[in-house]
Amino acid sequence: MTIVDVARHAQVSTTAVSKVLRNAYGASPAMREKVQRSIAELGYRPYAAARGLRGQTYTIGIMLPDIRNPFFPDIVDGVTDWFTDTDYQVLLGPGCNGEEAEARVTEAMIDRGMDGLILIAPVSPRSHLEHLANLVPTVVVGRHGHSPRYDTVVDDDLTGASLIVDHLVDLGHRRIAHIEHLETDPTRLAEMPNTLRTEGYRRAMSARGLADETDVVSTSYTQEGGYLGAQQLLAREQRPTAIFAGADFVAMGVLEALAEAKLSVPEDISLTGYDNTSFAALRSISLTSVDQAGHAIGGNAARLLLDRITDRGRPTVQVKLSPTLIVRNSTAPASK
Amino acid sequence: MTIVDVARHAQVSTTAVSKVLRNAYGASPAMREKVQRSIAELGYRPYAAARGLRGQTYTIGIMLPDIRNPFFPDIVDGVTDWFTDTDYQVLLGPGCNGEEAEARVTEAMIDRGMDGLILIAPVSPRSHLEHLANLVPTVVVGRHGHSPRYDTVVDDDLTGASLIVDHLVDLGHRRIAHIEHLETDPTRLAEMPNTLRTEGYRRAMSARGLADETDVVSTSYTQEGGYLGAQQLLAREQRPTAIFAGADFVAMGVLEALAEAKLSVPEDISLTGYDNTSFAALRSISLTSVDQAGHAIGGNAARLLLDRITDRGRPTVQVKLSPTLIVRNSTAPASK
DNA sequence: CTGAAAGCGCTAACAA
DNA sequence: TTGTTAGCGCTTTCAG
Repeated sequence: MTIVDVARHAQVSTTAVSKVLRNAYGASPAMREKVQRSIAELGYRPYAAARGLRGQTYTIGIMLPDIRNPFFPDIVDGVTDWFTDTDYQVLLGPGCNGEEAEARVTEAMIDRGMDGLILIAPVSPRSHLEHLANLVPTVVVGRHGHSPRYDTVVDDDLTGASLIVDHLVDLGHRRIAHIEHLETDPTRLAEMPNTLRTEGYRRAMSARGLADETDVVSTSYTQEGGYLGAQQLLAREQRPTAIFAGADFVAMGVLEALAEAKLSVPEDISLTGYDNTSFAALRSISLTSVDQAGHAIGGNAARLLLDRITDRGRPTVQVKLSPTLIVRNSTAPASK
Repeated sequence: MTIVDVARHAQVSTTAVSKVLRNAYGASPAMREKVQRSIAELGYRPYAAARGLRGQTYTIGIMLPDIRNPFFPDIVDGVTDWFTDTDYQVLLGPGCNGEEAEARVTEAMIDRGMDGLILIAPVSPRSHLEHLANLVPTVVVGRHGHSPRYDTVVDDDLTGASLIVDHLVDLGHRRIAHIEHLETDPTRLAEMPNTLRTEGYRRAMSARGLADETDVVSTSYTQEGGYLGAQQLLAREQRPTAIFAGADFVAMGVLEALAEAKLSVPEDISLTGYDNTSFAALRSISLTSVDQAGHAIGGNAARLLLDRITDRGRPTVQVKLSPTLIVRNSTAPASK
């Protein structure tokens, strides 16, 4: 079942069929109609691999670092929803943790002639991202910092962190500690969301006159990291009255450490996460967190990508979305 | 940068390059060496879309119904691990809930010339699955029932359910209720894991002489379903002393309903889930659950698929893996 | 507005 | 063992 069959059945040339397929200029309504009917009748579907050889594959690749992170599906949904009712199909690259795996997946996507790439929170150096963007339209999600080569969509992590600090300060907390993801790579120091959350925390503490109370523990954005970070904090002479974990996952680990220490949340200590994942919403956990509007992030990324596919030359755009605070039961007024 | 460039650079024919690329028969070690060097030197990468036009695309598609379900990533990892160090690249189709979305995604994968498909817990009728399997090598994961067209990998849900029932009975429970996913479609009634869990529950209850205590509530495998199911069970004259939720998600909903009713787990009531997701492992939840060995499921699916790509004619195989019980703190001896 | 014909990059028959 | 050649299904000039 090829374009030739359709052409024969509709008594037109293959060129005509191709034009109808692509909604291209130069086909009369009558011909369109006729071809459409044949396509439907024969149940013809264009072979994307063959299309790719000359034009587009109508395929968009999303690279995401970790399927397990419950925050990413929201972004993916935002992307796919945007592409529904277009001819594009979205495919995901599986678990890419680390630069090497990222390179493997992105190369594979380019080899498969994908028309555009959406990279979610990539860890590769900026030069590699720009290299990719030179080969194929690319949108980078979750990396701050502008590039003349690719568009970006980020959530305002500085503001997000301050939402949490302000909330806790308003509740009367002063000793508010933060558990961050240790970052050493200089590019990533400047561009990754985690570092901006820490920076936002510092600024917000200062803004509320609590610069002296600033207390950052560097571990990692994992449950383990939260557990270890909390242990360090609990060993302080003056224990913090509130902990701002850099991600909901991290807060899970903190909960474990607190449980071990027979401390209860929020009575003994207030706790917040970040990302508003489904974990946070669980009634038995009920974690105050920051919602990043993942669906909107995905939608914007899709829109920018489609724009760029249409016009590769236009200047790059940076979209920054605003987070919102979701208050739940893990935060309460500071005791005394 | 095409195969022609490589051929010129290595001073050989394109055929030779192609053979080296595919490790095909008929290229001397010397030539292999020479071509490999040119490929490396030029940084050449074959264009998968073009390969697809004649032979394979070296792409495997995984369709999974819901990225959010924390059980699926294990399977995906199992698949990708198996394909690491092969020339194949795995790509995922995003959220396919419902027959229509499944069809869209599978069609898209076929249009893109994928060499094989792994369908995880598909809901499409068997005829559609067989139709797909006729077009491209296919392995179906998580559907019981044999087909002469495709291989299957399932976990033994009958045994899994009995593990839970036996565990609870051994703890002294007799009034053990089960919350199941309501299924009406006849094919799915026979093939879906959820129905087999219910059947396993019934059989195990009977085997332990508790046929009269059998108590099944039909809702759905969602948090909401668990919540509603638990409410029904709590309204019983004789409240069950243990609840076997058909999935960890469902158990989450049950936990909510129990919390509302001021009942504590496991003191007032024992609770189990199924799937051993990361939720279950959370210390503050600590849910007894059944582990399905997702990684092994994925690995087996990958192996079968590769076998079938190699030999499309061989008879189909059904792999059934055995689940294990993970006992945590949500189950305890029945009071009195 | 329509169609004929020349490839896109690669593989697979077939010849040498 | 090697190379020549004819396509795979589609898009895209370029004539008509």
